Amino acid sequence: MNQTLSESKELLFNKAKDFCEDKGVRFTPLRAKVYQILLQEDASIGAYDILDKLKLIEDSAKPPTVYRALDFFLELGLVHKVESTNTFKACHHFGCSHPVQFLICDTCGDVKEISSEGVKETLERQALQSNFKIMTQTIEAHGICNQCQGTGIS
Amino acid sequence: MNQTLSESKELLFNKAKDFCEDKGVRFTPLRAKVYQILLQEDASIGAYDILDKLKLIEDSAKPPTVYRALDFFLELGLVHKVESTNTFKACHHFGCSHPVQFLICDTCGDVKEISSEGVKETLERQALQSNFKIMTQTIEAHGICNQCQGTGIS
DNA sequence: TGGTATTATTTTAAAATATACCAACACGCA
DNA sequence: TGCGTGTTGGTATATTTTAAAATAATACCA
Ligand SMILES: [Zn+2]
Ligand SMILES: [Zn+2]
Ligand SMILES: [Zn+2]
Ligand SMILES: [Zn+2]
Repeated sequence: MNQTLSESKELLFNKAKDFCEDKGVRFTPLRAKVYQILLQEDASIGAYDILDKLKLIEDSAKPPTVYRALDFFLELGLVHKVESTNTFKACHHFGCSHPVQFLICDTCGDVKEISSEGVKETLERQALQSNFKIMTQTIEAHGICNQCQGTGIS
Repeated sequence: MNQTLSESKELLFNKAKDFCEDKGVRFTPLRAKVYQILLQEDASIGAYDILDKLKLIEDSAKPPTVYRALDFFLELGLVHKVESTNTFKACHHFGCSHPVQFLICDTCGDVKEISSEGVKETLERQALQSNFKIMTQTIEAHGICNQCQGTGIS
């Protein structure tokens, strides 16, 4: 079933399955398919791109099909939403609670998740000066990734 | 014309007008109306909420009317987009180039723009560790503002 | 095993957000 | 006055997201 996933991603797939089972929530076939589509991407992917891919193997798929699965994974922290592009990306180290920041390459589309406590705390400290209590952070940087620097790609 | 704006906002309105004239771009009546609607809000405001308000004084207003004006202001840096809520907020210190971070109160909706070089540089430093060159940042914190803390509002 | 509660899926529809396109008009300038 | 560019008007459509209701599947307990 996971022929299209590399070994490391297959590990992640199984980890996600176990994670859901441990939590007592259901990693259904439909959710598995959506999750697999997300795993296949290094870039983040839009809901309708997911839908297009899902339709190939699940004829009945409709927008709510995708959004429900996404909501399920977002809730659990297995998937993050990239707000600045309305896209979604599988988290590669769920389970542990961690801050989330994205580095989004506008040249190749690659999205790299980093998890810097320093960035998180710097923003928190700054917010405290306004006596603002942060519950969640959205931190996304657009720019040029390592791979794309120095290449002629525009 | 600016009866509905407080004195400080009227100052900002005039500053924006001057700013456009200095740049050689036109602060047209339509744009002025949209800008005024933005200024009236302490919260950020969605494009279609702007449209509703604009329609009251400009019968011909349509979605493109609003988005064109917004694009104009976004380009100039007079207005920022809040990505996590798909809303827009007038900048209170345009002209100087400055980093942008938002503190968004999920209780009262208030959006406060802060401009911390520290936050910006911390993220830049962190990105450099991945050899990623940041061009733009989206930094938005959701939580509870000073006013709403300690009140019974939920 | 059957009954029951819960959760997930299907289906249809619509709301909310954003853009494409072309024609008409207005302004700045030669 | 005529030209070019930028602005607006108007229509339509694309994209993203959510609502609601009916059905189906599953988990759980007796
Ligand atoms: Zn993550
Ligand atoms: Zn790249
Ligand atoms: Zn600003
Ligand atoms: Zn508040």
